[in-house]
Amino acid sequence: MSTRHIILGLLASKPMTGYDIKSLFRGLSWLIEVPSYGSLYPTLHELLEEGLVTVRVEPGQGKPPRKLYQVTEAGQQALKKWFATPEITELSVKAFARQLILADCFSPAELAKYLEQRRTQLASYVERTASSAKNPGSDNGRLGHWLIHDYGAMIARAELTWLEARLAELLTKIQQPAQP
Amino acid sequence: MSTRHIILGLLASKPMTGYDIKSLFRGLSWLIEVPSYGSLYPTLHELLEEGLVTVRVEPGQGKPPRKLYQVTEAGQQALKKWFATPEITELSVKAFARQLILADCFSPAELAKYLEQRRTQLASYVERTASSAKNPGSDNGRLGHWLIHDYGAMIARAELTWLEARLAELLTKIQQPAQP
DNA sequence: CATTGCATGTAAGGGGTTACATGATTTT
DNA sequence: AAAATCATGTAACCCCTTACATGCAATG
Repeated sequence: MSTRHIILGLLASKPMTGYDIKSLFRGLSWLIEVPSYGSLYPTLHELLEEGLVTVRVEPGQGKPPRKLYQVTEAGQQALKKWFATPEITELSVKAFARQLILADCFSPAELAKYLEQRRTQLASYVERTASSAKNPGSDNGRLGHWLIHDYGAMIARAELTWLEARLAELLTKIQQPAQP
Repeated sequence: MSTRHIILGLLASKPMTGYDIKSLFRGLSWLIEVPSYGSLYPTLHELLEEGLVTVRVEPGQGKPPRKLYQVTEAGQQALKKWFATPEITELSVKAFARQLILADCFSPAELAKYLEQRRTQLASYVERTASSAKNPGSDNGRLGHWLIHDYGAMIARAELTWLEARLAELLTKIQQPAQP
C-alpha cells in the first residue's frame, strides 16, 4: 500500500529524481510492485504541493533537467507518523518486501524491532497452519488448494530462517556500535 | 493479473458460488491478492453476460439463494486461450502463486511443464543476480537495497528447491498413472 | 445476547497502468 | 543504423477496494 510513503521514504535517505527512484526498483518487479512513471511523477508533484518535499532543478545539457526531490521536515514527520500506523505491521509478503527497501530510514535497533515483529507474526502463522499441512492426497482432491498452502508454508519457513539470520547480524551490530 | 481468469479457472474444477470462491482464499491474503466481494460478484455477472458461465439458483431457506456458477464450453475455450498467453509465463511471485490454485485445470504432464518453465526462469534469475550478491557492507551504504535483493535471492532459492520437489513428485505420478 | 458465518449485492471513489509525446547521447 | 539510456511528463481508462445495505441461523 501507499506508494507515496515508499517514495517519501526513499527520498529520505538521499535526494533523488523520479528516474533515480524508478531505477532503484530495477530487476525487482518479480518480487514487488514497482510504480510506473504514470504514477511516480504525479505522486512526486503531489508531495511537492503538500510541502513534504522540495525540488532542486539541475539543468541537463541536451537532456531534460534533473529534478532532485528532497524530503522536508514536514515530510519526515509524515513518514514517522506512517511508521506508527497499523498498516505498516500488515502481514503480507508484498507489503513487507516493499518496506524492506526503506531499511535506511531506521536505526539498527528500530529495524530489529520491526523484523522481530514480523518474525512473531510469521511464526504464529506457521503454527496456526501447521495443523492443516497434509499430504497431496487429502484436501478433497483439490491439488491446487494443497499446492498453494504448501507453497505458502514453504515461503513462511524460508522467511523465518532468513529473518533470524538478519536479526542475529543486527544484534551484533547493536552491541558493538563502533566499527574497527 | 486477470482476476476474471482465476475465477473462471476455479469454477472449471467445480461449480461454486461467489461466497465459495471467496472462502477458497481464506488465510491466503498474506501471500496473494484476494478479490473482494466488490469485484468478485460483478465479475461473475460479467462472465455470465459473456456466456462464459451459467448459473443454477438453489433457493436457500432463510438465507439468500445460492447461485452456483458453472463454466460453459465457451468459458473453457477462453481459459485454454489464456493459458497459451505469454502473460501466464510472467515471472512474478504474485502471478505464480495466484496461478498455482488453478493446478486442477491441468493434467499432471501439463502442470509439470508449467513448473519446469518456472524453474528455468527462476534459475536464470538466480544466476543473473548471483554476481551482485554482496555483503551488507557494500551497495554504497544502502542497507535497504541490499536487504531487498538478499530477500529476493532467498525467496528464489527456496522456491527452486520447492519446485524440484514438486516436479519429482509429479514425474513419479506421470510414470505410474494407475494408483494402487 | 452478541458475534460469527452464510449469502448476495451496489455506488462512489481511489489508485494505478497503458499509451503517448519529446529528444539528445551513448552503446551495439 | 538501430537500440538502449537518460529524463520528464499527460490523459484516458480500468480495475478494484471501501463502505454500505440486508437478514437469518448458529455458536459462544
